[in-house]
Amino acid sequence: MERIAEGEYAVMEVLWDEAPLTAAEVAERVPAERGWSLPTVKTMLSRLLAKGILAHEQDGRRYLYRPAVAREAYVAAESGRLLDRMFGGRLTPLVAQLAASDRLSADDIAEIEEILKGLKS
Amino acid sequence: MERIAEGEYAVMEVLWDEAPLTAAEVAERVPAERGWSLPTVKTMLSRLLAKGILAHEQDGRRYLYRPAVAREAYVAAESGRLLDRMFGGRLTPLVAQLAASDRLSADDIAEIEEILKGLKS
DNA sequence: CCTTTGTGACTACAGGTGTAATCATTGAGC
DNA sequence: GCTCAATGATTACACCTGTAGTCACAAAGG
Repeated sequence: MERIAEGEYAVMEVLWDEAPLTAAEVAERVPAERGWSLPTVKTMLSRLLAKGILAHEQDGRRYLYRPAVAREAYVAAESGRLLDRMFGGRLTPLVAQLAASDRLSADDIAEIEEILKGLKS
Repeated sequence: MERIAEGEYAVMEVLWDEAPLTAAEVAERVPAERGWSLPTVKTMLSRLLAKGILAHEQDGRRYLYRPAVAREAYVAAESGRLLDRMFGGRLTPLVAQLAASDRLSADDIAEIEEILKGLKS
């Protein structure tokens, strides 16, 4: 699966949230902090189309865009890449790392234990 | 902290493993699969210096390079970035995601449970 | 002393990315 | 029917990255 660049990801977030949308609708929904013009959003859409991350269907003289890759699939691939690169593909050191950096609340710990319990059965 | 590009990361791995080293020594130790020439490695070193990820000290007419950023610090920052971007900063969904994609062995699960147990006390 | 060679500095260049302007077309309103 | 506005397509451009080549210099060996 092709990588999604940082900016492109913002566009995908919109479409994973709601689809199909026209280019203008996507532009409206992109977080305002980005400060993107409509042309910029259209460039993103074209590149995502070219990468096969998006699909489009004709709607009159416009396109409606929709994700061609599920969010879960992409996120899984991307997480796997990080894991491979930094932790030799193992989740344990990642958890250890994040645990050590205080990113885990008591609730998180309980929740993760629940997930793991579910896996064992 | 500045990002480290994919290729640059390979150089950092070498220096996190053993430092200080000369440019030539780094080049020798970079994984052969990369097929990098010495000039390529030198470019990486310069860029990492410019980014402040590496430091160098004069040694005769050469430099000795050493990390200016600890591996743990970088890995923590990078993991945090992925977490923020894809999981709203929460580890739980990441674990759930990886669990669902069969990346967890029984041993992994046991180990993570150990880590979590340690955190609670 | 002169030549070779190791070394850092500088330059190169294509492809990806962030950010957009411009152009051509066409449906819609007057 | 004609003009305008919306829309996709094309082009632009600077910066980062992967991958090197070239240059100048200085230490070392003969």
